[in-house]
Amino acid sequence: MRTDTVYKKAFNRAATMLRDGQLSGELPSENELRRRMGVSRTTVRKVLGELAHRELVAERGGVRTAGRAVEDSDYYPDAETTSRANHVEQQFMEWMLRGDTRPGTSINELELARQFGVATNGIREFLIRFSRFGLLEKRPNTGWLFKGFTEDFALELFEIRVMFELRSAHLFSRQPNTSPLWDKLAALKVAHTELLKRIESRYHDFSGLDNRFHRLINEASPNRFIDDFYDIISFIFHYHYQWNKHDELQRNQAAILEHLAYIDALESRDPERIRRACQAHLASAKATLMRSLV
Amino acid sequence: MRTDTVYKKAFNRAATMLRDGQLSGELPSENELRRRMGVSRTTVRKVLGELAHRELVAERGGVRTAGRAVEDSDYYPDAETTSRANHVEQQFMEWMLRGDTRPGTSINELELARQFGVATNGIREFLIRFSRFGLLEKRPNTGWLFKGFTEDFALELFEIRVMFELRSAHLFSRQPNTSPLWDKLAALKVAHTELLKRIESRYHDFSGLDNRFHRLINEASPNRFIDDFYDIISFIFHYHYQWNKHDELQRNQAAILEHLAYIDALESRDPERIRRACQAHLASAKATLMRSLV
DNA sequence: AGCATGAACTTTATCCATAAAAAACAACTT
DNA sequence: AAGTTGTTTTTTATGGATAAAGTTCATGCT
Repeated sequence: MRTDTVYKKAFNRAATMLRDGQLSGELPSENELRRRMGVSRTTVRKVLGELAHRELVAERGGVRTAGRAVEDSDYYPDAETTSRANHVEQQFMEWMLRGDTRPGTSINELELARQFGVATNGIREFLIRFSRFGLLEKRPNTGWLFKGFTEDFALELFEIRVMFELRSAHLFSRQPNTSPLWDKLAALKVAHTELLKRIESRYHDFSGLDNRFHRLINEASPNRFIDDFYDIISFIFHYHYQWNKHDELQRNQAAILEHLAYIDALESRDPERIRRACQAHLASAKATLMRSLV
Repeated sequence: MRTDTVYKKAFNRAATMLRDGQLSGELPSENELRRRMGVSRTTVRKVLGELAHRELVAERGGVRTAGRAVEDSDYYPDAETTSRANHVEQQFMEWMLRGDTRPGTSINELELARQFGVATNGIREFLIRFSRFGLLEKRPNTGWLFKGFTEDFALELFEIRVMFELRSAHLFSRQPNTSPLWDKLAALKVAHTELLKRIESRYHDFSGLDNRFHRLINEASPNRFIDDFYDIISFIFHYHYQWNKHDELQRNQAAILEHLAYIDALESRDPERIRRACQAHLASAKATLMRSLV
C-alpha cells in the first residue's frame, strides 16, 4: 500500500504553523493552504479533517479557527513522514558507505529488498536511478555490479568537476556588471564572513552555503548536464560526510577561506587569478575526500 | 509474465549456427554453447530441448548431432525476441521524436502504459533510466515533465561534448608511441578509407565506425563520466537519425573526411592541429543536428 | 464571473504474485 | 579432478491490485 507520508508531513507542517501562530484568526481557504504547503487540496482536506477531529481547529458554521494548543504528542513521528523511496535511498547509502562492501561485489535486488523491508520494485527503481552516479552497473537478467566508492571514482569525479567549474567560473566572470548574480555573489560573501565568525558552533551550516555557492557559479551559464553532474557531487558528499564527521570544523573553516579567496578572484574579473583560486579550492576538496577514503 | 525473449533469441541464434554449419558433427557441450551464446545453461537446455523436439538436432545415446535442415519457418519472429523493456524504449523514442509532443507537456505513466500495452512498472523504470538524458524531469507524486528535444538541449549537449572530446583527444595524442591504441587508430583509418570507397552503397555502416572512433579516443584516458556522457550521445543520435534519414549519404561522407583529417591530426601529435580538426568535426556534427531540428 | 467546498475520477507509489532465466547443487562419466 | 548432464533453488522481469495523492467536475455562495 502506498504510504501516507505526504499527508503526515503536511499535517506536521500545519501543526507547526498553528503553534507558531501563522494561522491566527480565521484559517485561509483550502486553496490558499494548498499553495502554502505544496500539496494537493485533497491532502489539505485530509489534514484539516484530522485537525478538526483532534480539535486542533474548531469548525463553526463553515468557518475554521485555531482550536486547542498543539502538543508535542500531536506530531507524527519523523519516521512516518519519509516515503519508502527515501528510506531505500538512506538505507542503501548507509549500506554502501558504512558497510565493508567490496568493489566488485554483486548486488542482489531480492536480498536488499528483504534487508530493507520493501518490495523488490522499490529497490530496482532506486538502483536504476542511482546507477547514473557511476558506482553501479546493471547486467541484464543477472543483477547489479557494485563498482565501489573507490579512489578511481573520486579521481574521475574530480577531473570532471574541475573542468566544469573552471568553465563556469570563467563564464561567470564575463557577465556584464549589471547582472544580478553579482549581487547574489556579494550576499554570499557576507554569509561566508558571518559564518566564519561563528564557525566554532555553526560549522554545520557550511554545507548549505557550499551548495549555494557552487550552484550560483553555474547559474551564469546554465547547462543541464553540468547541473546534473553537480547533483551527483552534492549527493555523494551529502552522504559521505554525513557518516564521516572527522575534522569537520577544520575542513569547513579552510573551505570558507578558500571560497572567500575564490569570490574575491571572481570579483576581480582576472581570469588567471580565478583559475588559480578555483583550482586551489577544488584541489583541497579533492585532497580531503581522498584522505577520508583510505 | 516475464517474456521468453532470451530463449527465443537464443533459439534463433542456434538455428542460424546450425544452418551455417557452425555446429557440424557432434554438438559442443552445454557449457560450451552457453559461453558462445552468452546465456545461462538453463536457457541452452531449453533451446536444445526444442531443437530436438523439432528434429533440428538428433539425440542418439546422449550424443547430439545436427538433424534436418533449418527452414525459414523455424525461426521465431523478430518481434518475439525483444524484451518488454526494449519495446518500451523503442516506442517511447518514436513517440518522442516522431510525434509532435510539445516541450512542457506532462507525461502520464498510465497513459503510456496503455498506449504501449505494458504495465506501468515498465514505463516508470524506463522513464527513470531515461531521465538522465536531460529530456525529462520527475515531479514526485505528480508525473513527468517532458522538456523536449529542443535547440537548447542540442546546444548544451554539444558544449559538453566539445569539452570532453578536446580533453580526450589531447590526452590521446600524449600517449607513448608504444601504446597499442595507435595501432587501433591506424586500423580505423584504413576502415574509414575503405568505407569511403564504397560509400554509395555502404553509407549505412558509418554509424558503427563513428562510435568506434569516438570510443577509441576516450580509451586512452578512461573516465566513467565521460563514457556515460557518450552513451547519451550514441543513444540520442541512434534514434534521431533512425527516423531522420535526410541527406544521410552526404552527411556521412563529409563526416568520414572529417574523421580522416582528425586522425591525421592525432597522428601528427600537434596539439593545435588536433584542436582544430576536433573542433571542425564537432562543429559540423552540431550544425547537422541543429539543421534537422528546425 | 469568481472563488469556496464537496464529490467523483485519475494517476502515482507500493506491494505481491509468478513464469523465465540464472545460479547452485548433485550425481555421473571419463 | 575436471567436465558432463540432471535437478533444485534463487533471482529477475513483468503483470496486476489497491490505498494515497492529485486533478477535474459539480454545486453553491457571494
